[in-house]
Amino acid sequence: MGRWEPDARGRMLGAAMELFTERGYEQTTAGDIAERAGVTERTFFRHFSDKREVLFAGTEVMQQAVADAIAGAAAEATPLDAALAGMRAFGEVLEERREHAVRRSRIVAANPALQERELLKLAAMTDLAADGLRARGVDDLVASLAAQSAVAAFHVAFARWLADEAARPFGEILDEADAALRALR
Amino acid sequence: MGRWEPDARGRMLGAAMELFTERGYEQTTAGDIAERAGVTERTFFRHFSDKREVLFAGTEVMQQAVADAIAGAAAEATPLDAALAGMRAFGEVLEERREHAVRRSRIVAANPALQERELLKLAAMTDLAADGLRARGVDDLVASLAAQSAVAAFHVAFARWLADEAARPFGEILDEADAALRALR
DNA sequence: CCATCAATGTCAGTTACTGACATCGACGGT
DNA sequence: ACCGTCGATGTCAGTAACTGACATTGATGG
Repeated sequence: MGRWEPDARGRMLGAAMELFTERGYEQTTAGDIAERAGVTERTFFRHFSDKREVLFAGTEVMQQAVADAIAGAAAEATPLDAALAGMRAFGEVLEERREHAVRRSRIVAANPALQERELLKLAAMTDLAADGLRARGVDDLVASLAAQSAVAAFHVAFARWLADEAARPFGEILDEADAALRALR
Repeated sequence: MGRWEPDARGRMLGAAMELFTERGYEQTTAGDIAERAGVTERTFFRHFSDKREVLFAGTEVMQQAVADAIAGAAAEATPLDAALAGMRAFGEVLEERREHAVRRSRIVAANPALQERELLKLAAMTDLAADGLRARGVDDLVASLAAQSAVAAFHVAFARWLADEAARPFGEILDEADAALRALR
């Protein structure tokens, strides 16, 4: 047994969600989160590069899922098909944590600073997708545009999935966005 | 004549560009900018809501140009056509300030915090474009996707325009991105 | 000549972070 | 059983981004 209670990181993640929900993001200091988690503020910043990052932990899992899906897409898939396969994989990860995703997105929606960070993560996903397409031999310009288009469809579908009263599966909503995207002239 | 030298804002904008170029964004404090501009730090924060904003002044002009172009697009233009017309108008404003855009983007490229802000502004543009399309009677989902696609094309074209050795006009590069976008399957 | 107003200055305070150094328990080697 | 190292945490001081409250001053209209 360690000198301290185990899973400090997990406790901070939980404390942050609680406090952000209770008082809001801006009304919560990094010290507040650390205190509730039973650590010091310094430890908080050792685990998370900044205060916002506590809401964006675990993106690596998503990124891996996306990268794998793109790399593993059928050889005859078009660039857009492959990129969208990545977004579908992303959606599957989300589906497993729907409740968490909803609560989290409420917090993010209330804060421009958090929206910025979300956009940055989405941009990282776009770059990842474009890299994946280039690795499949797709031309540079086409890779960038297919990646951006796929992420655009994801973004729109994600917002609709969150707002959906009927709790329809993400894949279904993404399919609609996909169809509408391809129908654009 | 005022109590102070006129155009404090303009002096701060200039001082910021100079200092960011000389030492970099992070090595420049808000106080440094204020000092070079001959004002106090407090005045800096009265003109710019935060340190990053000094690099994003004047986006209202762009936004107006985009909104006007979308509203003024031919009635028979498709949603994507109209949204891209907005991006073309954006490009024209950029073209007038190419030198400034290049220097500015170098600073932004060197800083994740500034990239975040740029993404937020781009997202605001996307929302603006989507609003413009909806005002034309375009369906909600289609408006969102057309706006996102157009901004995606803009984004890719902008990066290529900045990197272009031959200094080709933005409109030409945007046309290529447009064509590649529509060719996606 | 005076009241008002807008832009700035002054100053104190909070909070997000960072660097340097100390502490302590686990663990492997001897 | 002892020791040296190591990883995770604590402690503390410091910087810089903001914010609120209040004072100052020159222009301006009456």
